[in-house]
Amino acid sequence: MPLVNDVKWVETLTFRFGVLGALVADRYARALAEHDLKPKHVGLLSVLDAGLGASQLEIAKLMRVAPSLVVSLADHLEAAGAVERLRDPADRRRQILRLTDRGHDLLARCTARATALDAELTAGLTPAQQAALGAAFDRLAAAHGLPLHEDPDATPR
Amino acid sequence: MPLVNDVKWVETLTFRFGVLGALVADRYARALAEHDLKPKHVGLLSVLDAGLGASQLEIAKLMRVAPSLVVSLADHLEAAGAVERLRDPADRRRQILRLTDRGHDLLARCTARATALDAELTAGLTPAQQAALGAAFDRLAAAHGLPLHEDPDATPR
DNA sequence: CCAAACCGTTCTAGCCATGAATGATTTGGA
DNA sequence: TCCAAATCATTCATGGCTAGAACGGTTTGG
Repeated sequence: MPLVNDVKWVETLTFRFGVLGALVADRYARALAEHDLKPKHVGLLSVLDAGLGASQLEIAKLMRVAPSLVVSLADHLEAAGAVERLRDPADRRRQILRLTDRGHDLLARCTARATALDAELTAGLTPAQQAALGAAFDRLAAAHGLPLHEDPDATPR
Repeated sequence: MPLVNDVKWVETLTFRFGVLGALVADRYARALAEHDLKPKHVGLLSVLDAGLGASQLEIAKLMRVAPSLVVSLADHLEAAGAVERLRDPADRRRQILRLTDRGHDLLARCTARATALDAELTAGLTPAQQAALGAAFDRLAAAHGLPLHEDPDATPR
């Protein structure tokens, strides 16, 4: 395959997602440390808030992590008083995770923090660019079957 | 602070960067496994290709990783014949890393692979949306002082 | 009624990345 | 000129995060 591709690696979306994603993740992780949480903890909280995940196994599938990881995440959140475990009376193998008031409050705080980071991150963008970015992300998430995304309106034509 | 923020966590850019970034990183990592490389290896290759990083310490700063990690990355790439280490004659403490022909070739292959992934990823987007996404990424990278980015033209006004 | 499947949990192991300690080399000031 | 401090690369020990195997309790279907 002697055909040469003159696109530089740096110009690739894949690369940019990598560096920017790392930047955003790092900032977010540091902001969350204030509440003694990791990003995945918030992920779990949001799944519960959305009313998804009747069992821990389903949550694991939604979050695309190992079931055993959900256990430790839930342990931590339970110890923090953010969630409570209830045996499913219909199937006593299952644990039903429920957000406590404190859990809702915690999620709200984390969301507010993330929103502040968003503003900081996109400070150099015009409102139009910000909107375009958000719309593109929505489409990408929908196109790749990610959970927890809002269905983007079929605006373009 | 009784003031309630009604933005949902899912609607946050921070969240979307997290999930999409993970998706992209995972795909890319799996594609790279074919060449027995990790994303950071390609990061190092691209730094060298750009002519940056006179010493391993500078490379570590550019890549924002620990100097000791650069050692192991370079070890692997050297074993693969992609880079060679040369003692800097002017300062014999320094190792100068240089891309071999095989290194250039490897980087080109990885870039081509990433470009293919880009196309796959953005298949659901209109060309205008793709362009907007790329432009937004450029601005973000520039605004946050990331290395290896093209300086976006000062088009807006 | 029992074997197979299922759920949550614990425990072990692997990978990636960091930070401290080391040896070689250079530098700047007395 | 000479020596202490700084610098660079390297090695080693450590920690965090995650997956996977193994296990007990529970349900299901033949």
